[in-house]
Amino acid sequence: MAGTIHDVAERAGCSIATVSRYVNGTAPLSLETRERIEAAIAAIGYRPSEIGRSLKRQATRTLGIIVPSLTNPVFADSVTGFQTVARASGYTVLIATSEYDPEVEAQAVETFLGQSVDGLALTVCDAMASPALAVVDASGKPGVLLYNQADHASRLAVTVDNVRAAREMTEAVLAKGHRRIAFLAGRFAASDRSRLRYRGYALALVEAGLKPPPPVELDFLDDAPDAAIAALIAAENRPTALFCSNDVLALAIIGALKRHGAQVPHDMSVVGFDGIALGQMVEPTLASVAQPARRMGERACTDLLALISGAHSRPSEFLGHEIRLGGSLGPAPRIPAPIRAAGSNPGSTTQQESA
Amino acid sequence: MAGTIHDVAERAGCSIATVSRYVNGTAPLSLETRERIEAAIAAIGYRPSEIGRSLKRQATRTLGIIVPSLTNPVFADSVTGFQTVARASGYTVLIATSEYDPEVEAQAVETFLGQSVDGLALTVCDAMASPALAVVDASGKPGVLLYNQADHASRLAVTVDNVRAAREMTEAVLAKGHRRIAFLAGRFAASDRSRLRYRGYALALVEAGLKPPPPVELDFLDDAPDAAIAALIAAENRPTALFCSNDVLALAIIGALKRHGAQVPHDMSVVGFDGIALGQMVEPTLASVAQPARRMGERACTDLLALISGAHSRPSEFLGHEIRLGGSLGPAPRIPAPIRAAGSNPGSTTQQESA
DNA sequence: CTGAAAGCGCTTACAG
DNA sequence: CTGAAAGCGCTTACAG
Repeated sequence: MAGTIHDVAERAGCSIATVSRYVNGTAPLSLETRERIEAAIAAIGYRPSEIGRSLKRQATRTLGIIVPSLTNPVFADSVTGFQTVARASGYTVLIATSEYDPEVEAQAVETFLGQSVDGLALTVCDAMASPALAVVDASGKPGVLLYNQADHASRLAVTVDNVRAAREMTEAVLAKGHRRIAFLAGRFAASDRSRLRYRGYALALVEAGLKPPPPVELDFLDDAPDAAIAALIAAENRPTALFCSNDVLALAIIGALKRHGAQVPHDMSVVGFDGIALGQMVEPTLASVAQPARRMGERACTDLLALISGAHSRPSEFLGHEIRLGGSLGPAPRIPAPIRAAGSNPGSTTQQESA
Repeated sequence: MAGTIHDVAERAGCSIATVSRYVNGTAPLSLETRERIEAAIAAIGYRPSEIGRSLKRQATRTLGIIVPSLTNPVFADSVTGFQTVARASGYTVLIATSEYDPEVEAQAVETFLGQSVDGLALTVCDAMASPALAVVDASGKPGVLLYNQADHASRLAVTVDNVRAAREMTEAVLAKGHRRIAFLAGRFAASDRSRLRYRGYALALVEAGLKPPPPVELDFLDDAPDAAIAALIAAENRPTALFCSNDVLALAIIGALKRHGAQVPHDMSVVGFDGIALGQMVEPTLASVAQPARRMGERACTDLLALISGAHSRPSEFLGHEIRLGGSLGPAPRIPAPIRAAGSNPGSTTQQESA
């Protein structure tokens, strides 16, 4: 179908250069030629080939973005924001997910570079030791970090201050009277954000004269949350509050707690990080450190586009976060009440048959 | 950096044809040339340009996928599945979201066609009247539908049987003794799936000798769920069960119900459609019609790839769904208990300050 | 085993 | 206002 610029030129009785000028509005044309070209284009159903254009222009108007997963709304939202800005600027975006694997990240960068993207945005596992980032740097293509904090001064990074945010949230939890606060993380090793958040959490505890326990790592597979919760509840000096390194984890943990007969926040408080929309839909609402995910994606794209246009890379500033208190964070129980075993909780009807 | 095939050839002291053959392993080469080319490639950091390749080959090894939004996990998951298969087959994928706007859908198709994708997968608002689909067809490029049911016999569509699935779920609700069941939909007009599901719901009601009320449409903006819930609860003959056209809506509705002091499923049952993972994390777990989202994306890609390789388009069959009962669906209350006004619900601590 | 040459679809000086 | 020609980075007959 389609047809090329040659077909249009032939049909319109002019040169391909003239057709090109018509399509791009790059030079004044006589009314007559204009009309003939217009008719030819309509008849043929001509659509300029971006790949022909790209080859000549040495620019593809294409951007690549790599995130750990699309399943976590915090990344899906940022991708959406990124895409919105890209589209508005006439750019197409290539998306890849790494599933939290640094090798896959690097591979995705290779692929994107092969496709000659004009720039890349990436959320990597660990910005300080990222093969993907090394490939980007070696290529000389503009790149911005999203959610990761910069690995060096001249790197553009769109992120909140994870340490500070986690510290503030921990202070909010402490302010509710909690003294035994555990930190739970999924894939701790695979996320520099988790580690930074743990640091902020630990700082707040130390400042309050408490000794921060090591993070509880969850595998995020199968019934990991349930197993972890069972252990936590059984513990002698069980925590009264849980700081989860992200909201999806927090939601899973709350579900597990309820299944084990613990009431949130009465028996145990839970706070998360990210501020995903679903956290506001559930009851109790999820206390969380809200990041402006969508706006972060938009910002990453704006910054990347600026870089592509040759802007100088100013040192990046942290974006603002918001400590969002919610129903899942309650006052610390004076004396931890015994938690009735799972099943004996009258409020929860757990019918899980399937037809 | 990069450098082109010419740079490699020059450095290796051979022709670009030989370099090409080396890179593609497309002809036997003498050990010596092989080594020289290898060294040259390493020295230069050469990476073949897909755009040069594509132009010559008249194929880009690129696929486009268009979904309404990445924010709904059901779409994010299908995109992930699609991507997995594409990647494994050496294809790169372009993603666009339509935000449920048919014009945007068509625009996205135009863009992808301009990028010369080898095929497209799309979830459109309404397959029966889709400008996007018309553009795909006119282009002659292979295309498959995802979540939409086929608009005609020879269209490849990866979807469950929405009517049947919704009917079965409604029967399950009826089996719990419910007689007043309302159907809630977000963007009813913008989703043929919602309409098909409503049809299945209506069929089941009629079969049970009940008169199906018209669907309740929600705008999905601001506090639409809360307003709708307030109206539903206030209604004289208020429903005892709500069939929500998708899980995200169902979760939002459950949250709204709780805020209004209604207990799920004690006062009102809620069922959804999609079977998103989060529905299983919350308590009570969400009763839903589970679709294999990720596998559907994988299947769409497999089918599309087959089409691209010239396979004949066999008539598509429905994928299997699963009626997943869950805590949110309980027996119908004998006598609807009065629902206490919001705030008087002792169990829910709703502290929504923000720092 | 290797090379010269054509051509994929475009844009853009250079001329006129 | 318009055209002929070069060239963007590749692959692939055609020769040898």
